[in-house]
Amino acid sequence: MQIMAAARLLIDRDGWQKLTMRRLAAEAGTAPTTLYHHVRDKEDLLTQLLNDYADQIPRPPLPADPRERIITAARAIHDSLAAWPWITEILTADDRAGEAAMWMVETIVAGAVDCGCTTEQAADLYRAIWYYTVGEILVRANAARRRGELDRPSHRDTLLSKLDPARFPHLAALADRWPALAARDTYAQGLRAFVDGLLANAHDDHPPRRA
Amino acid sequence: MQIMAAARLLIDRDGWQKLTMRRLAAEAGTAPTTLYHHVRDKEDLLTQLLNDYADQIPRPPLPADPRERIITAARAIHDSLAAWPWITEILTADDRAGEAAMWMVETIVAGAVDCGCTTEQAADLYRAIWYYTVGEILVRANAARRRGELDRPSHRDTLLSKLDPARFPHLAALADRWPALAARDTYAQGLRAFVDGLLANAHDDHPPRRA
DNA sequence: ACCTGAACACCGTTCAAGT
DNA sequence: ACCTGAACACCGTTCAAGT
Repeated sequence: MQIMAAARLLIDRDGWQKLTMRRLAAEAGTAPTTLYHHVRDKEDLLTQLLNDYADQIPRPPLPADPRERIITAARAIHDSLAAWPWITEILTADDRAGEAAMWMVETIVAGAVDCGCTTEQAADLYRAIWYYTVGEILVRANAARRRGELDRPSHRDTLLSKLDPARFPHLAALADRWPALAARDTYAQGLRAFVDGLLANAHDDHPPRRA
Repeated sequence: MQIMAAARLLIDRDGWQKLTMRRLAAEAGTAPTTLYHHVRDKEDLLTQLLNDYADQIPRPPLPADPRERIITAARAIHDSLAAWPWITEILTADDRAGEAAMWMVETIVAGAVDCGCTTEQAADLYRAIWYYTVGEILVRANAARRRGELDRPSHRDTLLSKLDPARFPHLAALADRWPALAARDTYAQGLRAFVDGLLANAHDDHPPRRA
C-alpha cells in the first residue's frame, strides 16, 4: 500500500514523533481526509506499521542447547527492535503485538522448560527478559536521539562531571569515562548474566531432574 | 508553586497524556499565556515536576552486605517510579534526570565494587539493572492503563487463547493462566536473579580477592 | 467505490498591549 | 513585575458533497 510506504519513509527521515496525518497525506499526494478510507485512525496506522515490521523479523536458526536457544531468540528480537526503536514505543504503549512475535515467546518459554523450569518459572523468565530488552532499547534509543539533537554536552554528562567526590566517590572517579562506558552495547552480555541468574534461582526452588 | 500543584492534580486525575498548557491554565485559574512567565515551555514544566518528585524519593537505610545494598537501592527507585509511572516516560524521553537519583547510581556502583567488580563491570551492572527497571515499569504501567481503558478482553489475551497448539505448545498450554501470571509483581525476584547472574559473570572474568 | 473541502474542537507558543 | 487577548501555525477527525 502506497500510504504505508510513505509513512515508513517519513519516519525514517524525520522520526516518528513528526509523523502526522497531514504530513503523511502530503507525502502520499492525497488529502488528509483520504487517509481515513484506508486506516481507521492514526493508532490503527501505527499498529499496521508495527505488524508489517514484526512479520519481517527473521527467525534465526536455533541451537540445540536450550539455554542458547533462549539467548538466540531474545537477541533476534532485540536486534530487530533496536534497528527501528520507535517500534518499541508503540509496542509498549499499544497492546496489539501481533502473532509475529509469538515464536519468540514460545521459544524462550520452551527453552526455559527444557532447562528444568516449571511453566510458571518459564513465564516469569520470559517476562523478565522482555522487560530488560524493552528498557535497553528505549533508554539507549532516547540517549542516541538526544546526542543527535543536542549540540554536544548532555545534561547528564555535565552533571556527572560536577559531582561532589565526597558524597559520590565512585561516580566522580568514573565521570570522564562514563559517556564512553554508557555508549557500549552490553545487551548480550547482560542477557547472558540474566538468563544464568534466572535459571540458577529457578533451580534453587525447584531442582531439575538431572543437573 | 500554584501551577505545579495543579499539574500534579491533573496528572493524577486524567493521566499525563491529557495534560495540556490550556487545561493546566484553566485548572490553575489563569490564562494559558500566563504559564509562560513561570515555566519556559511544556518540557520545562515536566522536568520541574520530575525533579520535584525525585527529590521526594526516600533514601532507605542500607544493609551492610554489598549485594543487599544493590538490591535495596534498586528497589527503592523502582517502587517510587512504579507509584507514579509516567515519570519514567519523561525520564527516558528526557535527559535531565536530576541529582536526586544519583545516590542510587552511586550506591549500586559502590555495592558492585565492594562485591569485587571492576569499575567498568560495576557501571555495566548498574546500566543493566536500570534497563530492567525501566522496562518493567513501562510495560506494566501501560498494561495496567489498558486494562483500565478497555472494557475487558485485551488483544494479547484473546490472541493467546487462539494460538495453534501445534506451533505454540507451551503458550497454548499456558494461555488461560497467562493473564494471572503476567499480573504478578515479579520485579524483586527478577532483580535478585539479575544481580546474582551479573556478579557471577563478572567474577568469572575477574575473580575477586577473597571468594 | 473512492476522494475531498470545509469545518470542528483542539494543540503549544509568541508578542504587543494592558494593570 | 505580573498578567492577558489576539493571533499564528499547527493537530486528528468528521461529514456532507463531489466524481
